[in-house]
Amino acid sequence: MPQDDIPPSPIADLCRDKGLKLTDQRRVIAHVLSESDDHPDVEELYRRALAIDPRISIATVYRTVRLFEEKGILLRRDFGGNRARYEKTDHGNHYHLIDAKTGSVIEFEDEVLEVMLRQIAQRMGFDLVTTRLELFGRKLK
Amino acid sequence: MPQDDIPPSPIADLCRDKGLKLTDQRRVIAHVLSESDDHPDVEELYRRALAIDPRISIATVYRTVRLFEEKGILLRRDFGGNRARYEKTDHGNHYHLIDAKTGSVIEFEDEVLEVMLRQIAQRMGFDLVTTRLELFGRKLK
DNA sequence: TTAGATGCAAATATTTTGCACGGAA
DNA sequence: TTCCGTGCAAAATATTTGCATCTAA
Repeated sequence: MPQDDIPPSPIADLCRDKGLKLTDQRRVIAHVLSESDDHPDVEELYRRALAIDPRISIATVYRTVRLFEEKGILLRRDFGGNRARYEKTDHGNHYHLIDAKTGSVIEFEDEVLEVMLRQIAQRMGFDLVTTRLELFGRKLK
Repeated sequence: MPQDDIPPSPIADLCRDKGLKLTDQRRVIAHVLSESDDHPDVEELYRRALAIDPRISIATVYRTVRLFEEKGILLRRDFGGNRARYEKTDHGNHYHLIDAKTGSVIEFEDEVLEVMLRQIAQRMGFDLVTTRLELFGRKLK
């Protein structure tokens, strides 16, 4: 019983581009991810996916995020908690500033920084693929 | 039966400074950490500690790294594997370049970068406490 | 003496996997 | 039709915890 009220999503398009088989489950997960601008963990993704279509198991969510990460569709993040959290790659190149007190996450971009990081990698003989940058700070009064 | 051939170590000193009770186990773990310039996970720390003194359990290693992390003696790292890895805080401010193919980790420092990061945090109203930066790159031919 | 640390094993938490079945291409 | 994906439950991994005992201060 296919779920046909799942709208097309940018991430589902990416799946097609990469030659992945588009099952209903992947369509749902892709949709959920496309709608998410935060950093959900697998449990949370599972919850959001279930709300759309109950015919999905957590094993599939685990398999799918792993697949998507390999394909470069998702980035795995570690914000200090114990579980992995994910975000879209197409979300743009950005970094995180984390309030050391509250744990709240602020995203930011910085082109100058980006260029500098690329140069640093270059200088060490590497072509920069991905960056993971988290600044932990205390709020100024 | 205390183990008295464990030499004093910088990290053991830190423990004393922070008012932590210095048990034989902590002394051994502190020593192991002081000697380590890599990024061992708990399993590896346990192995190294066991080689020095067999009277230690993995539960204690878990408890100790958690305590040391809270006290700012250790930093927890995530290099993409499934387990947490640790390094000394007093190791100096540095960043990581990870070979996307082999997973090998290269450490580097960069004062200009450091200043820039501090400014970025400042600009967003934060006083920079800690930075976590990992560059994933592909080796240039 | 006493609050806190440890070992052990059991409990949790997180993630992966074997297998039979189902569905996309 | 033919792989490949999925659900389920069991297994594997990783980490935490209850409790009796021990020990640094």
